[in-house]
Amino acid sequence: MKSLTPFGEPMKTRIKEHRKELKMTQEELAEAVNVTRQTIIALEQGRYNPSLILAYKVTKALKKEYIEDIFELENEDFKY
Amino acid sequence: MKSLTPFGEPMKTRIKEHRKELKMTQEELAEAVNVTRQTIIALEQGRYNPSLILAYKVTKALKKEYIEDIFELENEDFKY
DNA sequence: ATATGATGTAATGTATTTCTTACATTATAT
DNA sequence: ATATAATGTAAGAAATACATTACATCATAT
Repeated sequence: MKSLTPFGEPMKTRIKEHRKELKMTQEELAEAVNVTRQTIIALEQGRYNPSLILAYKVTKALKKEYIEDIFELENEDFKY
Repeated sequence: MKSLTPFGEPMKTRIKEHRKELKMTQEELAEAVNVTRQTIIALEQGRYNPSLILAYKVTKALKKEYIEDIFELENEDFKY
């Protein structure tokens, strides 16, 4: 189970780590962000390239300043 | 013509301004980012909520550090 | 005034995100 | 050991991002 996005690479995120630091459940995060739990699961697993606003809302729900704090966009392994 | 996104508000961006500072045409930006010119036009007009990776690529093509430098995500008028 | 390059509009199609529902597995506590 | 909460998987539908093509308008230069 590689959980690849349609562009061939998984989307790396730090959602799960930061969510746990805040002792939040997937369901709580989903509510905070106004999406379904399925969406949170898929994001944590890097299964897709979320919309900008969703990425932003997740970032804020996790108390971070920049989207780049949560979503890993630069990577030695690949270039978008 | 309000150019609203499906969620009811236009997505404000500073693409056009920064593109012009760099003396880039829409077509050049489109090529740099690997999308069609239509996509750039729609983005400049705030007609949709781009994917995170597209937002990132546009940001980098415009030589900015953070996505938030190009896409206005906090606004007094509305909250996502 | 006209040619040319840059920007805009519109219609239709395809790809991918996100939702919905339902069930399965894992962790935690009692 | 069993109940309960949390996480995961899967299939299908819905919404919307993005592509494609073709034509229209605007700006600038000659």
